[in-house]
Amino acid sequence: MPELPEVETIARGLDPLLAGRRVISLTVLDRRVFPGDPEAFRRVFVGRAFAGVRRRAKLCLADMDNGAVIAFHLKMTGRLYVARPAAEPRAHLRVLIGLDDGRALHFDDMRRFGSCRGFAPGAIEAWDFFRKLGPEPLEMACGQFLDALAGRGGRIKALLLNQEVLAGIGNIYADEALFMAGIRPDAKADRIPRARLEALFRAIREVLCRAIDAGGSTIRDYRTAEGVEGSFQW
DNA sequence: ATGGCCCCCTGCGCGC
DNA sequence: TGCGCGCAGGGGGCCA
Repeated sequence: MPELPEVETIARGLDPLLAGRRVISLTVLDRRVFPGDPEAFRRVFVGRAFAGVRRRAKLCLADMDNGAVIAFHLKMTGRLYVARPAAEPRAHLRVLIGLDDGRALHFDDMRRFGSCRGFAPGAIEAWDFFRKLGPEPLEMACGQFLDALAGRGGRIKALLLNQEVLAGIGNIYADEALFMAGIRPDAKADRIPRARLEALFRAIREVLCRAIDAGGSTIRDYRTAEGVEGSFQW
């Protein structure tokens, strides 16, 4: 159930592993999780080096040195990790990206809810879903948050889950933040006192930041525990 | 703008 | 005990 903090953790973990690495192959084992034409994407992707990995909303985005982007949405059961050369693929491996150091980026998704999309340089801006994403909760001011909810008569939880209002919050963190702020999930946004909404804003930040911190430590523990230098999974 | 419904898919739990 | 059916579960798309 990766939401903002989990995807942030994944992106931070993958970034140092992928940055500078060159892609030597793209293997789509299941076309259903790769909307679009793999061959067309291969032409702008294979042979390029990763510039870095970042998060936007619940998307994990890998930027290439030519501006191409590959976007992963993990949904419920998706996993994204760098596998060692000899590692046995998991049962539900869907996309495999071969790297120039012999390792590979694996996108694994048991239920195929997740997806993986490739974009030619500049093309991601034309992706409707991407373009419509609202502001990042951790990068906005409280006033902006209040503005986003102003005049909204819908249920507060539905609005928090709406990625066009706020980007990256899912079921778990919406519930947690609302509970912390003492707001019922079905309360109409425009009937919630301003002070309560300010408390909600603080709760969202706290819940997300705490989860990101926890994720980071989990990864460090995992790495040391496994002793697998350079491998990563959340 | 809002809410309701459906779908994505598969492991698991329940009932017989 | 074994089998098969039905549903959970996050998130997004579509429709009214």
